[in-house]
Amino acid sequence: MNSFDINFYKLVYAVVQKIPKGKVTTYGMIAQATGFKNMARQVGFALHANPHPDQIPCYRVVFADGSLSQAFAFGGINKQRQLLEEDGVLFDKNGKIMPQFFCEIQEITL
DNA sequence: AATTTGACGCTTT
DNA sequence: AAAAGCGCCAAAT
Repeated sequence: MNSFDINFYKLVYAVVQKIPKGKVTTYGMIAQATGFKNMARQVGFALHANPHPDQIPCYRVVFADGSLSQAFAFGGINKQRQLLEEDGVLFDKNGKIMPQFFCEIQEITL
């Protein structure tokens, strides 16, 4: 538990909670919003370690190309897609989320 | 201390 | 247009 990531993890969770229903964002965008633009993978790690699946809509976080993460821990990508569709997010025939569902993320600090 | 791994993303084939 | 390659950086081994 170093000083690193208390901040980073908190920021990640805070950003994810800001994603409105019916929208999604990418790991890279979250990394950028937290001020660590090259930590997309770490964002994924933070979500995997997500202690509060109920509060944090981690299913709204997807790949930059609009596809879903292959290792979604909460019921698989199938479940993730279902949750997104319930939010009103639509997929194209290639299984990718259409661009209009990506939301803008503003930088945040503690 | 060194190497491998992983909920990623951009560039090059 | 699709796939492979390369870079990224903390965590785990």
